[in-house]
Amino acid sequence: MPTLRELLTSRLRDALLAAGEDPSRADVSHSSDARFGDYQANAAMVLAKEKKSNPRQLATEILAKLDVAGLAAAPEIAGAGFINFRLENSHLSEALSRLAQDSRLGVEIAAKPKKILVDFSSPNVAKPMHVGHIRSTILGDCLVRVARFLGHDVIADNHIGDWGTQFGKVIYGWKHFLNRGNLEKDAIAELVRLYREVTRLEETDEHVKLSAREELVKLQAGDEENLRIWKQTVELSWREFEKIYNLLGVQFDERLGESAYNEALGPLCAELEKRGLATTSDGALCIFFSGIPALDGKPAIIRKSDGGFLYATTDLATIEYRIQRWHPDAIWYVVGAPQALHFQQIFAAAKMMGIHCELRHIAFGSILGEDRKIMKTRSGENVGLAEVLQEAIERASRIIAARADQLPPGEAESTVRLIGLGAVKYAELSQNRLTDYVFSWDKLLAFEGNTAPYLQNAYVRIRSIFRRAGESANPSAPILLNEPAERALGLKLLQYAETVPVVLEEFRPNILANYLYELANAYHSFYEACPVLKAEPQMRASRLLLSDLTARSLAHGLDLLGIGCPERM
RNA sequence: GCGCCCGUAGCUCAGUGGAUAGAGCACCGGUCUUCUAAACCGAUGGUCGCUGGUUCGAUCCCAGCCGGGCGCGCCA
Repeated sequence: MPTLRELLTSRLRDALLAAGEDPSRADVSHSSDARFGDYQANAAMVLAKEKKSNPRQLATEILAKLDVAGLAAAPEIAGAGFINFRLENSHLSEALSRLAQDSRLGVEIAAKPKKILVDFSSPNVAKPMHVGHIRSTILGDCLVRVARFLGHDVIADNHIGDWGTQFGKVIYGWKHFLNRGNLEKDAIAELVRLYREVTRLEETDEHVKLSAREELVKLQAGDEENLRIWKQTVELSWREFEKIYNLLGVQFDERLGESAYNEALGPLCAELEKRGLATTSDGALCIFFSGIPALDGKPAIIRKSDGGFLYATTDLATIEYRIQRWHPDAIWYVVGAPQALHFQQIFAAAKMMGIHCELRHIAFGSILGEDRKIMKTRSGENVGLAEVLQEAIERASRIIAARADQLPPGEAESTVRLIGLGAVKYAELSQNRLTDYVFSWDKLLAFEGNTAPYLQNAYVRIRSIFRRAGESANPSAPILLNEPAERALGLKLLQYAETVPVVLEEFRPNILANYLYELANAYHSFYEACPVLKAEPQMRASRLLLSDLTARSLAHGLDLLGIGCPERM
């Protein structure tokens, strides 16, 4: 079903055509202020500017051709030449009735479904996931969910950092200082301990430094023992990661680490060199981008002068593999903004190699420490992701325990998780992904105001009404929109379908989060102003249906954000 | 030095070439014997970093400056 915005745009387009104006200017947007109606069009001002004519005069001419019968009241011209629309309640009611019958809540499947590979989360083996991984994991998972709902074929791919120079130290440490007991209790903590221990020793002991390097070389040469140790660190780390993914409800279709592409790196370099795309400079094999001003003088090194390969090499090999394995139309990389240059380089290189797949870096801002610098694992001040989730659950638990209404036995644990983890996810998803922010427990774990619990609470209130109603909503009950709060809620509900697809236009889940906040806000106001159960039968049926639609929209939207809804809280 | 991002209320952040720039938190005042007060209603609070330019209209676009973050050949 077409959205309200599409309906108005279509009518305006017809009017512009009839008036001999450019129909591509028929953009209709939400009104900036409810006093100006529900939707507004700036077409007259834009067109008048192009023709250097009077915008209000032009608006009058457009209005003469504009037929919104059955949809909105007669549009008004206001201000410098705005055309304001106020939708008719009869139309809103009918549209809501159709919405009640629609299992997709009015959201259309994408016009051109694509096959999309989403590369996100990407933790490093032998290191704990820290708050920095939260953004990639939560953002990536949300984009996967939204893309799937819109009908795209999505592959969620976790490109694990399982191959790198850190393994020299880890293996050396494993052989000399491993504590099996620690390993069984908390594998990653033990691996980190080994890494730190070796790093510390290297500072004063040249022999340790050389030995660690030696272990790395042996690993890369396929030494059996080192490979065995390496494999164990990968599996042990993955088990820890899985605990977090299970807690967060994040799933992957593919989990190929950097090591999977190892064999391809040498041949790839040889091929690029042969084709003249890469050249040797100061002993290193580089791809130069002379044709691209932004990358002029910024080559990507794909083979070090000592023969070793780099991040860029692996990423290029990964693209090649993914293309031949999955044939995707697009690959999305959900990776921090500091790596923007790296992705510019490998995307340009991929193009030079003849790859035409749409490649996108979905960047996000950094999480900063108290000093406003990026939180780095090295500095030791970083907060572990597991710790954040644990704290979220504990805070939710304390708040629930303090409330008068006790939850039924068996329900408390899952409710606490939905609330605590929801709060963390929402804090992340509700802000612009490019914004840097200073890590704050209180912000991440806020439960009041514009937070997930606020949205969940609206849902819970509705569920409570239905428990007491003793009946479910009747989808064919006529919708009445007499009270302002009812009308505002109804309008908001109809705008869900306009909102969801916009998330993928610029990869911004915060647009959906903001919408859901406004929806919950509209419901809370409705809840105060409009009694449901005590209303006269017709009104009661209407309000029950509005409540049910709200619950469905909230639950659905929150699910797209990866957040669940408890029945009580 | 070059490049990218950012500067909006006391704090944390939305926002957009359009109408009187919005939320949350904090602060102040009201609402629970009535569907869950994690809520609602209201008040206070801004020179949208500074200076120019383009435009009927700029917080948004352009230029310069100030302040902050990040990146820029052998880490990932």
